[in-house]
Amino acid sequence: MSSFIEVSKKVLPDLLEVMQKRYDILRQVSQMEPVGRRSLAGILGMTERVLRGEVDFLKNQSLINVDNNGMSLTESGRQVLSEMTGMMKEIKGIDIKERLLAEKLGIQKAIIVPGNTDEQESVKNDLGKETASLMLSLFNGKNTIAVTGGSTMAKVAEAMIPHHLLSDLLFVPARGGVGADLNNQANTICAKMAERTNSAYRTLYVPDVVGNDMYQSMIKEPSIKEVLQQIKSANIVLHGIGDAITMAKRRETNESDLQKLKGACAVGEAFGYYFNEAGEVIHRVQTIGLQLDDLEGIQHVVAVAGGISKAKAIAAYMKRAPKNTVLITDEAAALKLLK
Amino acid sequence: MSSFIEVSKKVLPDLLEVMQKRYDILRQVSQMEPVGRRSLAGILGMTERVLRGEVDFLKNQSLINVDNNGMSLTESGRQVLSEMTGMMKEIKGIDIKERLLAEKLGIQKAIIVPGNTDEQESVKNDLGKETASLMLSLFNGKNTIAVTGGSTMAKVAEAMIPHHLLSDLLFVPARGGVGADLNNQANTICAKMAERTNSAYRTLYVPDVVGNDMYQSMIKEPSIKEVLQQIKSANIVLHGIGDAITMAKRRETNESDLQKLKGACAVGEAFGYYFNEAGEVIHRVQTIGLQLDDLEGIQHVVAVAGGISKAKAIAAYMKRAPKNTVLITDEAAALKLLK
DNA sequence: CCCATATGGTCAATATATGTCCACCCAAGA
DNA sequence: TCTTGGGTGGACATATATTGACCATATGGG
Repeated sequence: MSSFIEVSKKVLPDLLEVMQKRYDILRQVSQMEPVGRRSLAGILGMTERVLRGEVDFLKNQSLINVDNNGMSLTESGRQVLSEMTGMMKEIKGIDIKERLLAEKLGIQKAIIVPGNTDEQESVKNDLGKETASLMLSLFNGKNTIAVTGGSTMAKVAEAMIPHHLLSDLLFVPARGGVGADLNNQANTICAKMAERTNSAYRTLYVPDVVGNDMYQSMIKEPSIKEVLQQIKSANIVLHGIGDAITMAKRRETNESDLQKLKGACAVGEAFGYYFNEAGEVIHRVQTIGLQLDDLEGIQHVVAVAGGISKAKAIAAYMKRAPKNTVLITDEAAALKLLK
Repeated sequence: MSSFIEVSKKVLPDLLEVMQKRYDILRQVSQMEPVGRRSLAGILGMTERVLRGEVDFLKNQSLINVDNNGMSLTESGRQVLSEMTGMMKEIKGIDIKERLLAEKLGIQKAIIVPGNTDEQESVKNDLGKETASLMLSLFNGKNTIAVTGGSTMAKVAEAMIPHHLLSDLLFVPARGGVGADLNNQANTICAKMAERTNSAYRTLYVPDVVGNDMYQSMIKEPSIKEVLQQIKSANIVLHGIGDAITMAKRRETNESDLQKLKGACAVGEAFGYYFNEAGEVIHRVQTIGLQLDDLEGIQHVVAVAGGISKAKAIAAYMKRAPKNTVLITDEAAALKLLK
C-alpha cells in the first residue's frame, strides 16, 4: 500500500503546496532567527503581505514567536520543522531523486537538501547540518576522521553539536594549508570540530603544495610522520569538492599550470587532483596528506558540495570516487547532475 | 504515517477536513456512478456549487470522469479510493473519537494514543511522548508546571527532551510523597522533568497525608509556604488519575477508611480526592499541595491516564474536572469511556 | 415531443487574500 | 540626544476566489 503522502499528492496537491510554503518559512526562520518580515520575504521570494498572512497563521498555531525584534521558532515549531523535513523530501520527491542520484553517480548514497547554495548562503548551513547529523550516525566507538578545508567544511564544523554520548573521536586534517583564508583551512576546521565535539585533534603544519625535496624531508619529520600515519588510518573521510579554476587560483598556481588546466578543461578538484569532465586526472599537485588512492580502503567517505556552480565539479570527481562515498549536496546541483 | 497527520494538524489544520470531503465524494461517486451533481450534492449535504468546485478539481486530477450522463470514477480514482479507505478509517476514527470523547467528558480536548496500557507497557511510553509533546506546545515564556506522581507521570518525564531554547520553566510538585516507591513521587518526577528540560524545580518534602495539627504547623514553615505559593500560581497542571482502591492501598490507608471507600463504591482518585462513579467526592485525605478547587483558575490542566482498568476512574474524575482539561489516554480506555 | 436528468456557462454577491501606506517601537550609532 | 534602520501591527482599498443562483443545452426514454 502506498503511503499517506503518495495519496495526498493525488487527492490534495493544493494543500501540499501550502504545506511546502509554510515549511519553507519555518525553515528559513530557523536559519535566520530573529528575522523580520522584509528580509524574510525577500529571501523566500514572496511579497511581504502574503508572507505576513502566513506568519499570522503560524503565530496562531504557536509555531513561531514574534516580538519586537523579529520572528523566531518556538519549541514546538522547532519540533514540527524537524519532523517535516523528512516528509517534505517525500512530498517533493527528493527521496526519489536521492536514490536516482546515488545510482547515477555509482555511490552508496546521496543526500539532498532543498535550495541552491549559490543563491542562498543559508543553504550552506543546511548542508552543514545535514552532514553533521550524518557524521553523528557514523560515529561508533573509536573514530579517526580526516577532514579537508573549504568554506563548506567550515559550515559543517559550525553545525556540529556537542553530544552527551560521543564516541572516542580524533580529527585530523587531510592536508596542509591552502591559500590565505585561515578559517577555511583543514587545520582550523579540524580544531573547531574537535572543540565542538569535545574531542581530540591533530594539526599538520605544512604547506599544502610542496616541492619534491621538501616532500621527502618533511615526511621524515617525526611529528609530521605521526600525523600522516593517523591520516592513513582514518576510518572516516570528510571532504569537499572544488571548482578547478577557483581552487587553482586559491592555491596561487603559476600561470603555466593554470593554462594547462584550462587547456585540458579541468572542472573539478579534490585532494589536490584536478579532473576534466570525463573524470580523468589531468593534473595533480604534490601534496602532503591524504591521496586519492587512499580513499579506497576507508570505511566511510563523505563528500559535501552544493550549488549549480559545483555541479560539473561534482560530476567529474564522482567518476573517480570510491563506491562507498556518501554525497551531500543541494537540490540545485542535484537537478543539474540528474540532467 | 501518523506523524504526518500530527504535523499536518499543526501546519494545515484543515487538511483532514478537505481530505475527508474529497474522500466522501469519491466514495459516493463510486457507489452511485454514473451520478449527477444534484443528487450527489443532496446526499452529501453540500450545496451544488461547492460540490461543483470539488468535482472540477477531482476531474483535473483525473480521479473522476465526467460526461453527459454523469460522473464516474476513473481507474486511478478507483485505486486512490481503495487506498484511502483504510487510511480514512484509521485517521478519522481516532480523530472523531477524540472529539467525541472531549465532548462527552465536557473537556477541552482529548488525545488518544493507539493500544492498551494494561496490556502493553510500551503504550505507556506513547502516552508519555504524546504528553511531552503537548506540553511543549503549551510552553510559552514563563511557565510554572505543577506535577503529580504516578508511574504514568514518570513516563512523561522520561519522554521530555532537552531542547536548546526552552522557555523559562519551573516545575513544582503538586503534592508531597505517597507510598514507598521513590521513582514515582511527584518530587522525583519534578526533578527529572526539570533536569531533562534544563530548568528549575522545587521540592516539597512533606508527607502526602497529614493530620490537621501537622497541616497547620507545616503550612507556616517558610520553605513549605513558598513552594505552596508557587503551586497555587502554576499556570499548567499535569496530573494522573488513579484507581481508588489501588491508591488507597498505596497510601496505606487504614482499614476503616478502606472499608468506607469500598462501601461507597469509590472508583477514582485525583489530588487526594476519592470519587464514586457519579463523580461525587466521597472521601478526601487532607493533603498539602494542590486542591481540586484550585484547578478552576489554572490555565492548562493536563490529565494523563490509560488502560481499561482506569476507564472508570477517568470517567468518575472527569465529572468533576474543569472544562479546560486536556485528557491524554489510550484507545482502550477511550473506547470504554465512549461505551 | 417532452420531461427528467445531466453538464457547463455566466454573473453578481460575498468572502478572502493581497498591495500599500503609515504609525509606532526599539536599539545602535553618530 | 537625536537619527536611522530594522522591526511589528493596524487600516483600508483593491484584486482575486468562492459561492449562490439561474439558465442554456444535450440526451435518452416514455
